[in-house]
Amino acid sequence: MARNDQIPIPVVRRLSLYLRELELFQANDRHTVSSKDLGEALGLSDAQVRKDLAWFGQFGQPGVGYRVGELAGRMRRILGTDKKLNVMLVGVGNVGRALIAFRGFGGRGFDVMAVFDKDPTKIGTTVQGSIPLRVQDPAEMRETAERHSIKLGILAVPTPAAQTAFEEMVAAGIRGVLNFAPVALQHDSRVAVASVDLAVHLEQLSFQILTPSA
Amino acid sequence: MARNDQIPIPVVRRLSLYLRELELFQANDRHTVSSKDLGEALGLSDAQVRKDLAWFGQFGQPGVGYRVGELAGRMRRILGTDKKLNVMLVGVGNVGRALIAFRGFGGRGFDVMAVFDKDPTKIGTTVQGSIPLRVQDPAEMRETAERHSIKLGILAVPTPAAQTAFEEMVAAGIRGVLNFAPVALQHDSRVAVASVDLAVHLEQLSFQILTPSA
DNA sequence: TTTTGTGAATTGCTTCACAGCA
DNA sequence: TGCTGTGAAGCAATTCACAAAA
Repeated sequence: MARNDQIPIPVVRRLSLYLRELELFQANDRHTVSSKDLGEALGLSDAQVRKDLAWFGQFGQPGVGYRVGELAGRMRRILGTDKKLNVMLVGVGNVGRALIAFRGFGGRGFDVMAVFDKDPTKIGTTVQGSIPLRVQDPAEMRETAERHSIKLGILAVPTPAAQTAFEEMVAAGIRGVLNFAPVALQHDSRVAVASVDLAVHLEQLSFQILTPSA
Repeated sequence: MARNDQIPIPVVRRLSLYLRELELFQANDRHTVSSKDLGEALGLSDAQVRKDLAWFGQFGQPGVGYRVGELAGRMRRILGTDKKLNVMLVGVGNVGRALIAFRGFGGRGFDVMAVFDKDPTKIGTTVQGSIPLRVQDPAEMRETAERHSIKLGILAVPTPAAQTAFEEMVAAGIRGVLNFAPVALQHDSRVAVASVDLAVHLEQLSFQILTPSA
């Protein structure tokens, strides 16, 4: 399968999941894994797993499977997480503080290196993540982003402030934003946006349990 | 379009987003909205919006558009959020506490009515949400779920405890689980599962900004 | 004129099925 | 034998394009 075609979005979504499973296999000292193993762990068919991986080259051995360590390394390189990636956080409310305290992504290549909030009573205070961070004025955003080569940001401000804060981030050079505000951010294709909306997820579940087969 | 066919998952995902936008239009005193308006707000084509809505009946007026209030009401009924839905939260760590403090979904029809944690030092303490809630022993889960007719749960325990806690929830009668642990929960089709994994989302963004066109 | 609702065309994704390698 | 990689087939979702309604 051609590496130069556009990679389908569903494939990219599953890529991260494959990596997560591979790290689990690795932790359990498994050295090889078949498309069937990976598929079962994630509720996918073996054919799907092979087709997905085929987008990025051929790294399986017929009769054996995939070498866990090698495949994980390749996936990290594809996703860009083989090197540490610095991240900024905008908005130090409940959600923001929980995200900093939650160390779940440090081990996966992401480091929160700067936090911003426009509330003057918060600026200058310290929040505890993997390292203590001073809450900065959004006016410093551009300079800080450049100094730490930050290209990714997490947006966790109240809904009415989201679009404006988002635009500040883009102006500061941020290229990808993970948005926690329940609003569709207006943006062009120079920025990637992913959104997490609690209510939306719960609504999906509500619909699914309401509907006979799903 | 037939109402009895299985509704595609992508359609269901967008349904929630339509509702969110409709509520915004409603707050701005707009009474009608066209498929073009809705599409622009969400980055979708007008044809897509119409096709999606067609799954649930015909409620637009040619030359005019859709009546905002009526459509929002219909969508809530479809999603099951026209009535308040009770939700339980399992795991009162950083993530769990942030989710309770975050009032973002109370206004959308969901109420956290019970919280559980297996840590004995937490059981019996009170956490502050829209109402104060006593942290309960997971042993009480089934009985509490029945008393409050809770069918939806949020899982926010540490990764190694996730699968077990999940199974407790299912045994207690929970039919839909929103999972915050970075692990694929093994489950059959009697339960609906949705997952939010910070690292996965950040990896998506990293990939997108690494790839020329996306 | 504006905008819906919808068949038809198209594009995209997944599953099938099997040749070929270890 | 066990498992990959991949064309071909099948299925699903999106876009097109236009008749009909307000």
